[in-house]
Amino acid sequence: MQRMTGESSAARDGLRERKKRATRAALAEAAVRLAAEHGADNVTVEAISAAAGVSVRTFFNYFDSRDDAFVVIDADAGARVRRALLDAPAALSPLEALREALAVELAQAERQHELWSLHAEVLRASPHLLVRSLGAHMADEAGLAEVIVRRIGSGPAARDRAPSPADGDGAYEDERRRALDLYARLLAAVAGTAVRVSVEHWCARQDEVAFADVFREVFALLAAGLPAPSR
Amino acid sequence: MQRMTGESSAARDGLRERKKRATRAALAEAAVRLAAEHGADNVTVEAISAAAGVSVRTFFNYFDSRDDAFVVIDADAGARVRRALLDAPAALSPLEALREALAVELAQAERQHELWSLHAEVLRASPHLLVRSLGAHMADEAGLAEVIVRRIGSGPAARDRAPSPADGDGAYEDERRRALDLYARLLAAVAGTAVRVSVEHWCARQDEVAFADVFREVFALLAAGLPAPSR
DNA sequence: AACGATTTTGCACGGAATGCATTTTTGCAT
DNA sequence: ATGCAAAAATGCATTCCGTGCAAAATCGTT
Repeated sequence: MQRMTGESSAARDGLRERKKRATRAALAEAAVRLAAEHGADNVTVEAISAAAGVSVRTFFNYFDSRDDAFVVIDADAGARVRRALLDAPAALSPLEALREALAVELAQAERQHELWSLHAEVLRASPHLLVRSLGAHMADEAGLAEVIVRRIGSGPAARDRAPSPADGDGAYEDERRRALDLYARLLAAVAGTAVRVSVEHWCARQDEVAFADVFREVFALLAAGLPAPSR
Repeated sequence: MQRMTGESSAARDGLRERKKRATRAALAEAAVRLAAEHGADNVTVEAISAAAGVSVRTFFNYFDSRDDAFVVIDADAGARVRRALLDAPAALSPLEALREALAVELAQAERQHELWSLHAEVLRASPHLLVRSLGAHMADEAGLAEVIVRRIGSGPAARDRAPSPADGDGAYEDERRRALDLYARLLAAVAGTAVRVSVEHWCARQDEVAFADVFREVFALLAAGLPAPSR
């Protein structure tokens, strides 16, 4: 029942999925371009839909709100980060693994320099969209946290403890899982915040410093426990 | 031209300011109560305004959007945190000072237990509002970051360096200020994230643990540099 | 009491967002 | 290739959000 073509990923998901992705991308790109030109507030859903060649109603089949079109550039970036996190070397700490995964993704985003800078420009022009952007990343937080739990949970120390189903003290086990859940949530959320702050700072002082440097500086501060800057 | 009454804060700002605060609080409270009862999506601005006894148009004089009424419980909590941060003992690190300031504010919020839990309930029921809530805190971020800069900038080491206006190397000075700006932004943003994650985790596992404990656990993780949980 | 400043309100209007029925497109099996 | 079922796109109607503007009400001051 499988098509026997050798095409790897282009035709894996049928024409249907591809067209959906294309339409979504077209809508997002049209939204960003129009916003960069006329200001985000002066761009109607009708204009975006027209530029993308679909009806207004179809726009709302792809995005829950008008602002989401400005925010979600790459719909499956989150999935790639989760994958990278799972595939990361076990030697890396969770924070390091997440840093590397995000660095790769951000570098790739920066490579499409035109859309990336247009997007940054739009977000800087209208801060309420930056809020939304953060919200979009937050949707990933739950999935990201779960992946973090899995990465740590299936770690190297699974053999340290007897796998007894009825453990001596189940309360300890519960407490450990609770702490792990909190840690994962926090790490996922802080990582998203780190990305946002990096972008904001880099936008504010553009040309003054490379984005990648800001990004690594931020993660260094986090790994050091946010110590007061030296004098 | 100053009223000479000794009343401290009740009548300092005339009846006008007081009524504004009262109206704002009434709108916010009505919004939360209605949302807790009927679900946030089924609460119209008209209903909120009617419950608060003002016109619909007046609602929009106080809030930029309908969702903001669910989100901004206490309008000047940010100002209090900033004040507390400036008044904190110099011995505390920025992270510690911020932790204490937030802890005080959150404890006070938790004291009005009814509204606090209603609010938590509403946020849990409709995640898109939680996004907004985060956004509301983000508005404080800029002001908070500035206060952090001021706190550190006017720190104990101002005498370590010659106050020469034409310093030997202005580039170092610029770099130091840039790093300080990044640090302050990051700290402000991470603190907001920490509060949010604490609330989320506490909502998810209610009755299982006290909020204050979660809050301090989160800040301990941050201060430790987000180390991988022990096994 | 009267005046200036601020706030509230009503009205009108454009746009956002959703539900529903209809039409078109796609995937698959025959 | 052809028909069929699932999925997507579309048009339409409707409700609600959010804003600008001008008139009315309220407050502080003299």
